[in-house]
Amino acid sequence: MHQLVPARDGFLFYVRFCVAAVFRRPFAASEERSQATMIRRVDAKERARDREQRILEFWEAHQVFQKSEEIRRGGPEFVFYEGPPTANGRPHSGHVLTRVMKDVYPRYKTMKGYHVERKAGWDTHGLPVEIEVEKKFGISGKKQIEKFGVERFIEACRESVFQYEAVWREMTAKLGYWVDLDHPYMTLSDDYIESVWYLLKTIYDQGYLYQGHRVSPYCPHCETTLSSHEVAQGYKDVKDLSVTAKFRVLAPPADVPTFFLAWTTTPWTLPSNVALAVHPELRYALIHAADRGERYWVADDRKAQFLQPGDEVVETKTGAELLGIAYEPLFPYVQVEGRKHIVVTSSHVTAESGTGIVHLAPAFGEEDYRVCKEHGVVYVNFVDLSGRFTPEVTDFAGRFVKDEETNVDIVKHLAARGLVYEKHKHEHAYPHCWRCDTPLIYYAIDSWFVRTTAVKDLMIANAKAVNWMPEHIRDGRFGNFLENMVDWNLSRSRYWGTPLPIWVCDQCGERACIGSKAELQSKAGRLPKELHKPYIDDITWRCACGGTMRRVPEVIDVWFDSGSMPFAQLHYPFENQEAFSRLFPADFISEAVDQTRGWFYSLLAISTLVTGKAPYKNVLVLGHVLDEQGKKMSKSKGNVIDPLEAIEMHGADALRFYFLSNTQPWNSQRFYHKAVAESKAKFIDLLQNVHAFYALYASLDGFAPSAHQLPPAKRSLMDRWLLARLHDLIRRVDTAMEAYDATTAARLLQDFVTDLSTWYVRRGRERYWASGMGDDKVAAFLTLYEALATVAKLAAPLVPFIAEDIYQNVVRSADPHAPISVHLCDFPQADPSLIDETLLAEMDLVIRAVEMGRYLRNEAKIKTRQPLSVLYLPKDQEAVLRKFEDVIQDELNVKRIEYVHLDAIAKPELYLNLRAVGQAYGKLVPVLNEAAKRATPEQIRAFLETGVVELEGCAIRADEGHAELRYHPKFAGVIQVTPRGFAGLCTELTPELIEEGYVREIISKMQMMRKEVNYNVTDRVVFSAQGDAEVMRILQDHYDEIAATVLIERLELEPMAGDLTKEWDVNGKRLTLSVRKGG
RNA sequence: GGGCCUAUAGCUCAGCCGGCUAGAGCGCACGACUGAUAAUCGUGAGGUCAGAGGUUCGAGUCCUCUUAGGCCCA
Repeated sequence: MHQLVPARDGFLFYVRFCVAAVFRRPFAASEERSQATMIRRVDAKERARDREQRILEFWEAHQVFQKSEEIRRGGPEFVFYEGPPTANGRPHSGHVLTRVMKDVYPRYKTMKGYHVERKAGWDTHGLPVEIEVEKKFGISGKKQIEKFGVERFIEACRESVFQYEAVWREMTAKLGYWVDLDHPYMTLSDDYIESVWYLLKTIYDQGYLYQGHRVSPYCPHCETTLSSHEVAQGYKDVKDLSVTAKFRVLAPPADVPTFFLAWTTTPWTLPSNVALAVHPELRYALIHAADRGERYWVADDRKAQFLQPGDEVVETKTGAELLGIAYEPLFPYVQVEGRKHIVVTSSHVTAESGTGIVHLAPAFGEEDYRVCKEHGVVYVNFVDLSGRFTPEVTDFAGRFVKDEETNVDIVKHLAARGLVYEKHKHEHAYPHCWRCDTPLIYYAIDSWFVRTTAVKDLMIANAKAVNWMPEHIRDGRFGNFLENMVDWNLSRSRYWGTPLPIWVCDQCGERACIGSKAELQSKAGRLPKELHKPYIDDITWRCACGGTMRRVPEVIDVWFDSGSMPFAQLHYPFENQEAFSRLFPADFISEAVDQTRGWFYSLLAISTLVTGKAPYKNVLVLGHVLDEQGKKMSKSKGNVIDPLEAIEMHGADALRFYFLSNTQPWNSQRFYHKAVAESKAKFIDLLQNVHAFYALYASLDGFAPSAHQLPPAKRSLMDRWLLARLHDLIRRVDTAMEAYDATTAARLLQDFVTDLSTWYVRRGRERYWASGMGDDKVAAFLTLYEALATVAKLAAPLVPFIAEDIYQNVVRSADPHAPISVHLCDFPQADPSLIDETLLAEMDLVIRAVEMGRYLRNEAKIKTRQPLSVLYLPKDQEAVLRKFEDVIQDELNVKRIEYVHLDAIAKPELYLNLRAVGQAYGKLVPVLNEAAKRATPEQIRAFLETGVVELEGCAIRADEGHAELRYHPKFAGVIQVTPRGFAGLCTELTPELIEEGYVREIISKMQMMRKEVNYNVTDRVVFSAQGDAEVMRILQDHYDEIAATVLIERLELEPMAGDLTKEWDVNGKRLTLSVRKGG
């Protein structure tokens, strides 16, 4: 570009020129304007971010996003659901990947004629929000929240939720993610909550909403349950007292005292023991302990731990055979009637630690709770919400269960009665509250559940019908999860969430589930200020029994909020019934793989419960974005890349293209600046370079594509090849995008742009600077125009900014009637008649011949600027190669090409690999080597055809690496032979060739000087030259040719003061050149 | 502890239904080109296809086990 700028006007002028061009030329072209505008020259070095900002302003000014939706109204619907992010944290790199994928397919479908609505959404409720607020006000735990004031707390949550919305908006916009952020759905709105209530009531009416217990990690100090994520933060290695307790069998087979042994690291759960669990298929051994005179049941696999010398195994049984055996309780506290203190079976028991027999206390373990429930064993809970024993535990009432002393005393109590087999301090990782450091306990609290297990089969069937990408999610991660489904624990004992709409009578226990505001109004006679706590909890009414209906205190799991979005984003069924029938189910959703048990599940569960159908048809599951070392990005490691910073540095197109082309999106992938920069250089910059090239010459010539008609049949082979390549590309990209495979589409585009730039344009450059406007030049311009215009459209969904830039400058400047944005265009359609497969294959042959030729020049160390006389190519490829003779000749700078048989130009020789032959035949090597040199043509042909030849009675084998054929040229030059062909290059230099080499050398030096001083390509100049007599003679003898190429007006032989003077080494001879502009 | 995924050149990735001597880009070294030029072209070095078994005429590819990493869940 720099040579375009007159040196004296300098860079600032150039910048002003560009800026003016940007704002006046293509974008000023309003819809009414019918005159074609001039194409704008492109600054290939423009910062990507500046270019993209320009495009963003253009989209904004012309409402392109809105129009892209409007113009497709009435077309087939492509339904996209936005999984709502939370705006109370900054977006990270993973969100970039998600947003790119969510953008690409809707853009593509829009261009294919589909109508796509893209409603943004915000996930606003949940514990993370509450924790942020707790931090802000320096409070912690439910007691302090109550003291702080629930109303004040809720208000603070509401404010905190949109804290980072502006950053999200900025990231979304700069990334080019088209989504309607002005009309988003928000889970905190009353409309949204009301829809969620409707769904809950629908579920309730089917009898699928029930109350039960749930065992959760629980902090007895904060009096709250913790999520698994919180638990994972607080593991610490601690030493706890562990005990192997003896449970006496009530009806021993002999009168020897017999016990089940069970090991626990939480002695405080033993007072609540109600059963023992064994694995039904495991073998258990009954050990007779000789010295104690007692017998113990333990898993057969564990018996070595318990056998003392002299002991013996008297019996073995399977776990199933032990089922139902009753034992004497360790403590007398469990008074409730029912099945208790018996052996039950469960497949979760293992023989990998302890005794292979597990003590069960249903309130303090999830498995314990489940197994007891399955076997109909009684439920007891002797620990209160503050972690202290209840009065039933008479010996330890009021004592904190996690105190070491309490546990020691419990063990002592047992030991005193002979019920301890063994005890020791056991070191293990135990979870602690990340807030207050209190050891957590697993603790059963009242919870509400959705009976998802009731529709398990339907959910599985629905999930199977979905197109999961990658496919293995369907039967793998997601399929397994559904197979092991448990009821959905819906309630949370928290504040900031959708209130569970269940009211219970404080007298008779009557229940009501409310499914709308109208229903609440009719029951209670009034509505709260809003549907959140604490306001909603003020709404009560009189029960038929005379008691008061009060709402249960819980809010619901935020996953139910987001899973409700197909309904609640439309405030269905209270509004938009028509829209809902149009926008359900989704054709396409995409989120990261961690949403398998999150959003993918909650959407499916709610939709299946309410409609019986799957809520989505195609799900693209994304992998995680990792740092350069393949580690998870986290603030503490300091390896986080801020997406906005990355966009600032490389531009959104580069980021988008990196994520699209790097790997299939479900693989986890690394993300770092260098990788993005590379992606930018290999595709975005290359494409922009081609654009700049076209713009430069099209503007110089005032080329107007619409003014010319030239059917492909009348264009050069090179043009027809590019068009074949282009239409083949259209077909492949379309197929890939249709299959949600943007990765393949991106790679195909990249390969095409590489070919376009490094072969078609590079090979055809001089066609564009030919004088006049002959047919060949028109063909070159038209073909490049069509390629750029088509690539812009094909690439528009992937890299929307540069695609728009090219479209505006190349297409819109030429055709004022074209749609105002590339994103309003139809996706290109391949013309099969242009896809000439033969031509594509032939060009491969040509490129291979050229590559061999370049290799030979390299081998011979003769620079390309030195013309050579002859290139030999295979006779059997003559028909093809002859068609491209000018291309090959020009690329390799040879005077002519001869098509010959290999025999005619080369002599094959058998060349022994002495090392291999030595290993095989030892000291015969010298003899064999002589024989090889004397090998007859028959012997050589035998080796060539069969891979083996006999020399002096020894088999010389190609597959053993004994020998290879080497070809010696029969002419003065070099040769390369490959299985697919050969090339020979005559390196003999005649005086004429040498002289011509000098001419090219001189021209090259002069062009370099023109460029160095930034002359315009069309400026005429004056050169002065002095130096070696031979060079000077050649310069003068070929003056006309040189002057025409370098645009020399006059040659001075005396030294001259010019803009630049340089001393050159021209093939070893001295030449001093000065240059100045002509007049 | 369970489930799922991944493992191919120094790095990032292709490699179809099992079938030529396992490829590309980047990086590195060397050379070329020079009217797109902070661009471009070529050559070279660099591989125990994570490891071990198995199926097969033939395995990077299919099966089993092991190892390492990632994710989800306990």
